[in-house]
Amino acid sequence: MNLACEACPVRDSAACSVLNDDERDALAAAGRTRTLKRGQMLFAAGDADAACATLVSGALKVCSTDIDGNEQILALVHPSGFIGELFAPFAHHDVVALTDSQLCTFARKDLDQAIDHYPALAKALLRRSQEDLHATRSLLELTGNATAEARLAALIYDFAQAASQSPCHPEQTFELPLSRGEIANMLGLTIETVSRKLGDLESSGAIKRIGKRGIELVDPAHLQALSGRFQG
Amino acid sequence: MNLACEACPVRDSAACSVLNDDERDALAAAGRTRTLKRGQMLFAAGDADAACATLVSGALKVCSTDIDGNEQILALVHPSGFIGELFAPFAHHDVVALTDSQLCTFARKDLDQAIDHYPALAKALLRRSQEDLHATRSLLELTGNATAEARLAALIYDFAQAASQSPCHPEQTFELPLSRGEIANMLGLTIETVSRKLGDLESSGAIKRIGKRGIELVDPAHLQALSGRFQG
DNA sequence: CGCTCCATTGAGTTACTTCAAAAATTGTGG
DNA sequence: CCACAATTTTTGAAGTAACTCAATGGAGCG
Repeated sequence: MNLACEACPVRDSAACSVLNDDERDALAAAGRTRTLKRGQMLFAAGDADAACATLVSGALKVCSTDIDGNEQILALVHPSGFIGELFAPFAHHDVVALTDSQLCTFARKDLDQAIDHYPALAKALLRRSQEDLHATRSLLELTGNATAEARLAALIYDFAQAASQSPCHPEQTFELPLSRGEIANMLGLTIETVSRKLGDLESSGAIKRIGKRGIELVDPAHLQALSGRFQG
Repeated sequence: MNLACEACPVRDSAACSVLNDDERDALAAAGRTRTLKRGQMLFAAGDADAACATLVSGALKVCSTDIDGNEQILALVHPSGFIGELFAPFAHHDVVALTDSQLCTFARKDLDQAIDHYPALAKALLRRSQEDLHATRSLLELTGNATAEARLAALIYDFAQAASQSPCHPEQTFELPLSRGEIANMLGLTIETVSRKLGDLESSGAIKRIGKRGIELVDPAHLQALSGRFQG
């Protein structure tokens, strides 16, 4: 068995987990591991034949840049997440590492062949794609009508859940993966508003700020209520 | 060959177009056609085992309803589009007909089997899913930062392109598929703002309103410039 | 220490919303 | 076919949440 795969932290959760050992070895032979430093770009919008990749560790952001140079974050990618537009001739968005990250990358044509050879892989990628679609629609719901405070509350709650190992139970204390500016352009707000509303959330007793990026959930139920969501 | 398929207007563009005649017949045997009147619901958020469907004619909206009963449109579905969350136990969103529509529906388990039997189908659905993902991210970009006028300009331009047969060339005259209220809650605005900004677009000479829902593109280039988009 | 980067705080402005009413369009029954 | 009610759209005036501009306050680093 491929050594890298054997030790891979996402071997049981990434798309390739649906393959058997032989199939996985064959796919691994076509791929290569890559590391990105924080802030480094995997590919940029407009790149032809942008690689596809499974994120092994770290975190990525998918973002666009408008005419005035303002960045907007469209999605976050967590370990075992998949990146890659298999059918578009050019990448639509930038993909940048939020923290130092490890990836398992594939040339598009190799992945395309793998999909044809291993039907289970196509199904696994379809599943991931639909999950990504749902995540994007959730963000769209959030930025559509909610107040600044509700957006922030929902984002913090989501991060708390992502930081937790057990699903559906938020981590009490964790580090925000994004700077104020990144939070702002993910939620369609300004840095100043994010800072002010974080202060409000703290005053209201929902959270406690610990340093610049640390968050402690003092009153998770209150935070969830402020987010205007039923659950998760 | 299946008679319904033979006459199907989207037989060359829908996901099932990747199947050969025999395969398509087998799939058609598991499916059934269904018509929806304008305003009728295909399924609601929370429904278990919601059906999957290919839209044959008409138009659908995918929308959510928040705690206060406000609807938000997350996506539009055009003919040959596919609807259905194959892997989620419950539907996440409502799906409603915008106009009288014809669909080709499948029980989820039947479609699931078809995916396993016909790998090409899985790949076709993956492609559609990634296109849906891109469309949703485009809407997210639009509602994230743009002004009311830019959102409206972009939406009108998109509708003009959707109404046109030739891709990349907008139709000069067409009917809006949405009411003012639907436009508003797709763009995260109010009815009043939509109405006012439509008036502004008309005053500026970009468009001309014809009745309630008719639009004539007087100056497409100006409209596109107002939308703040490069193209598309 | 001084520099840079990021976050916070303050004051004034604005784009959009809210509330309210008029106008246009559509549907319905006589 | 016309009158009348219902629905949708437009228009107006006032209010507000978030933005912009500007200054201050740490934190990290050479």
